[in-house]
Amino acid sequence: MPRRLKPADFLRDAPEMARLLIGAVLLVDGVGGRIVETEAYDREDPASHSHSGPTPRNQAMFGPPGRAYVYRSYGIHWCLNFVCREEGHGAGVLIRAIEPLAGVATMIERRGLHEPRLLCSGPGRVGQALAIVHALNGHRLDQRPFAVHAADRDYDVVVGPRIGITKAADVPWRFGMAGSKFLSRGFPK
DNA sequence: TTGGGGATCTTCT
DNA sequence: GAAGATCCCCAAC
Repeated sequence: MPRRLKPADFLRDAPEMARLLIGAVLLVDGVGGRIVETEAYDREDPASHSHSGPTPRNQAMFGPPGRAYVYRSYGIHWCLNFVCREEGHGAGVLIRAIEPLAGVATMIERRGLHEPRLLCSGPGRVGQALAIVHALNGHRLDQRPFAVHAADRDYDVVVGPRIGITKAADVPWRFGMAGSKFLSRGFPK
């Protein structure tokens, strides 16, 4: 079993961290799988929640690295980020898609779907399938219910522009596992 | 296969 | 008052 990531492993800038997390395994209470899609956000980035400085909503992004930043998306979904870089900077990685490996029956029940490809292919879907709730905001990623294991080998990574944003829409800070069938959508050639 | 609308909440203008 | 790091369902092509 590959080693678990600890807070010191998150002392990197957001794009580097986002790429490194492709192939890592995320479990929440034993439910989860392999991360196949991420996006990087940074304080200098106009599309980031942290761009305008700390607020009650985004304070976890300015806390210690190696913790979760959980936010409500479109008033409905809970989305999960990993805080990275140094404390106080406001950098993070959005977990956009996972290949389901563990606790698949639980995910099927939570999602109300049985199609494996649709269980975790999108940030809101990941939140629902892994039971991400706001109580996990600011929670350490190396302590229960979280467990993050480093990638077991090198994976080919594809890069492209981020999804669903209007500012800095051309910045290529979206990362995906090449050839994965569990991406939220394809990458442009 | 593509496109529009609804659900629902926080932040900022 | 509007927009947003989204998803789902239905209608129309």
